[in-house]
Order: sequence, then C-alpha cells, then structure tokens
Amino acid sequence: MRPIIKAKVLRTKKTVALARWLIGKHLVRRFPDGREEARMIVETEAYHGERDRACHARFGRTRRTEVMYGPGGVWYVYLCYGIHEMLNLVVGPPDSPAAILIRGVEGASGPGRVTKALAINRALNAAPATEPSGLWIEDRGVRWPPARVEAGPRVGISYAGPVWVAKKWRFRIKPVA
DNA sequence: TACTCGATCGGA
DNA sequence: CCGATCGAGTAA
Repeated sequence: MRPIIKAKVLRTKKTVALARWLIGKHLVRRFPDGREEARMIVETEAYHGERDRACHARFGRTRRTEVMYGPGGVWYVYLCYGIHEMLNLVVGPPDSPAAILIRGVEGASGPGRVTKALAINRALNAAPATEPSGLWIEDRGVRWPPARVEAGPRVGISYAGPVWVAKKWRFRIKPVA
C-alpha cells in the first residue's frame, strides 16, 4: 500500500499546523505518459479563512475560491501574474476556506518553479490529493526535528496589511548554514 | 465594460 | 529595478 495521506487528517487538523506538518511529506506526480516523480516538500505557507486579508477567500465565495469552500483534500491551482501556476492544498471542513501554498520541493525553490518542474497547471484544480490519480501526497516517513523547521512571515502579501504580514505562517527547512 | 493589480520570476 | 502576461475582482 502506498502511504498516501488521508483526507480526514486534512479536514480535522488546523491550517497552520498542517502547513508545518506537510514539511517532509512527498509530493508525487504521475505524468500523462504514466511516469512518476516524487519530491519532498520543503516549504509551505498557510492561508486561512475570510478574515485572513492575504487569503483569496477574503472576497468571500467566488468562482475562483469555490474549491476552498469544499472539504479539504483537493488541489487549488490558480494563475498568478498571468504567468505562474500556483499549487495549493485545500484543507479544513466544508465552508471553512483555507489552503496551503506549496512554495518549495526538493530541487525547486519558489511556487512558480514547483509547478513548472512537475508540469502542474489549472487542469488539476479541484482534483483529489488523497488518491493516486495525477498528483497526491505521501508520508514516506521523513521526520524533521522542530529545530530544523523555520517559521517566518509569508511572502509577497504586503497588500494584506501589517497584522497579517506579521503572522508566521510560512514554514521551511532551514538551509544548512 | 474599463479599469487595477497580483500568494512570481528572470533578466538588465 | 523592471517587464512579462492574463484573469479575478471592483466599480460603474
């Protein structure tokens, strides 16, 4: 059996805790030609609820954010700056819009690079992340000590205002100094 | 319909 | 520092 993460975990744990928990898990991609590639997640960011002024759900329920209002365990993929596809994992129970941006995996630092490296685009929006279809997550047993995971402010959200910029909802494995 | 601006990146 | 490049969201 593949160690695929369960949807229940993604719907019950809190958003920020899940963003931290996701570090060390593996993002597994099955390309259209059947080939598979797995990369460890090394950087994430949490976006939680309509109150979070940095979250797309701050405008409420719209065509784009609809997927975030469904149950956790599916992908939310959107286009940013007209160029970059951004990969997010929807988490939480229904009607609780929240998502985690995958900002980095082994060999690809930056959300735009992650999707480019694994050929991910909006065709995967709303697709399940908890079964071996096109893209899913596995727990392959990697455990990083808390001291190796750094929490810091989210990137590129200055429009959200100081209160939300200050939240340390970005997680990444510390570079080996 | 006419704006504005973005959860970024690569090049100058 | 700046341009790319397009669609979501707002205002009208």
